[in-house]
Amino acid sequence: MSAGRPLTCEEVLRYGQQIVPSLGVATVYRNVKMLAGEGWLSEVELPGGGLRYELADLPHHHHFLCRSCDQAFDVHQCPDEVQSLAPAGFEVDSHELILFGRCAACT
Amino acid sequence: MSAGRPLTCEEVLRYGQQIVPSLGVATVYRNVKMLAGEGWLSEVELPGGGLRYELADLPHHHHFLCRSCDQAFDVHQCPDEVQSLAPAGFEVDSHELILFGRCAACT
DNA sequence: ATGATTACGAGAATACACTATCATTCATAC
DNA sequence: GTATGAATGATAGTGTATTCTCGTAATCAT
Repeated sequence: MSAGRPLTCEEVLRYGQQIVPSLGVATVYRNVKMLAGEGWLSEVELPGGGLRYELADLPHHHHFLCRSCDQAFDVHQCPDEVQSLAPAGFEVDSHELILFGRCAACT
Repeated sequence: MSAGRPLTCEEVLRYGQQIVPSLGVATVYRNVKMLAGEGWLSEVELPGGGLRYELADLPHHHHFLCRSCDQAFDVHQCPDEVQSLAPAGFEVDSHELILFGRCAACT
């Protein structure tokens, strides 16, 4: 919640170990998976490896992926006509827009 | 080229084996990687596993990923204002828009 | 406190995409 | 046709993200 952006399990682990240094990977994977299963977190699949997780109750938004630090950030806007872009006969049920570049810290 | 959509190495293998049944994975990975390295193919990273490859000289476009058959298709349109969506201080150098749903064949 | 139950964490085990190895096959030049 | 070098493909190996195992530790009810 305090991160305000999607986190990988590895990031959760690092954050968590600042509070509970003995925290292990198994606990992170176990609980993140459980929280996702119970609907508290949702999975975000971005290019470049593992799943990321974010709070499930966020309003519709998209993501920015920094090519330098590999952190994901939220983008709170969405081009609206998206659903209409699919070829005829294709049924769109959701979409993801990913911006690539360098985040403010890495610029 | 004849597929007209991004293919995973596994898909390339299956296509190829219809022509040369003895074709092996190593040859596919080797050549796809070489073609990408030489600029003939470009890598497409979509959620859900391995890299996909498409012809490098295609005009700007995006992708549709069928949740049922896991095949990727091209979407030949792009919402234009994309660059402007990033938070202040973030530098966007490219973007990817992915539509999820069911393709015409799976509907 | 005591026992029962649940959660934890270290490290082994797994899954999977990809790569390396190397004997064999193919292609080309002569 | 033969020699020579490159490409192929079966299979073993690697790397890495995730999950399992199981002994230990924390939690809870009584």
